[in-house]
Amino acid sequence: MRYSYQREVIKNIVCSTKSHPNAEWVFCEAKKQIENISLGTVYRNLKILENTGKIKSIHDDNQVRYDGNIDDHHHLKCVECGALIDTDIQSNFDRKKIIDDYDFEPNEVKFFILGKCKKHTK
Amino acid sequence: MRYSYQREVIKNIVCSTKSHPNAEWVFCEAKKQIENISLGTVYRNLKILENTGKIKSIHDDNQVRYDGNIDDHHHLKCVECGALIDTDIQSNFDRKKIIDDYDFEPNEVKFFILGKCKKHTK
DNA sequence: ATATAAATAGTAATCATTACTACTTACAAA
DNA sequence: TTTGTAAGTAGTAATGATTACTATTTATAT
Repeated sequence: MRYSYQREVIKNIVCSTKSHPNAEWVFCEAKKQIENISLGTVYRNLKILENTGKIKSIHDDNQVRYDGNIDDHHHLKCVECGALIDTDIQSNFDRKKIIDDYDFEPNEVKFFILGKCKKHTK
Repeated sequence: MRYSYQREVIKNIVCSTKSHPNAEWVFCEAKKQIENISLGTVYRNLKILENTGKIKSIHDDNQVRYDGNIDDHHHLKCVECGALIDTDIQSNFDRKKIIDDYDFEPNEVKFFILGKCKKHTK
């Protein structure tokens, strides 16, 4: 893969925040560094970075958000403000039961907990 | 809420399948019973049925799918064919840990397991 | 029966994302 | 160090899912 300054900037933006931003936000941040960067470039490079394992994507309702934390982890989502919070909680399920009962080969778990973050608990 | 034949038909379609259909599929089925039903009517009523607890929605990638099974349950998703399969697996997490460590009030878990269904395991 | 507010059909608009195209640039080889 | 070229980009158009709008229809209370 050829070097691209735009891709470098985009990667650094995603990896420098814990806010799990969407493409639009990354685009706005990137414009601060590259005034005429294109939204299409942001979308394309986010996908490339995801496919090469540099970042992860999270499907949140009907938007895609990106995460610079590529370690296995799950999220808490605040239903009030939409914030996603990284956690180290484990998702353990009975692998054998799934194979036996459902004839299904499990591979990966997507898991998040909805609730209210500290800003919104009363 | 006023009675609507369209809403009744839409509800019966969603509650008569385990395929977790999207709005487009429900629309096609509904047209078999009401030739000139409008896609907007389908979207509006799916949302109403969800808000009144008659059906549930599942955000799958960038599409919304609906589920007539309103009992608490989780899904297996086949990465090959996109099939969603209902399960009775439990999602147990350490509620106290989440409150203590993250100052977060958990309310609901969304959880699904990606893998391959029996049609696609070799 | 009639009034009326809610629901509908049909169509236009929106929003996130992807596709297209002419121009630019990284970088390999001369 | 130039130069050829394929990969990458900016800018814009297109797509697909969903929502909004509006004139017409319909459920239902009086």
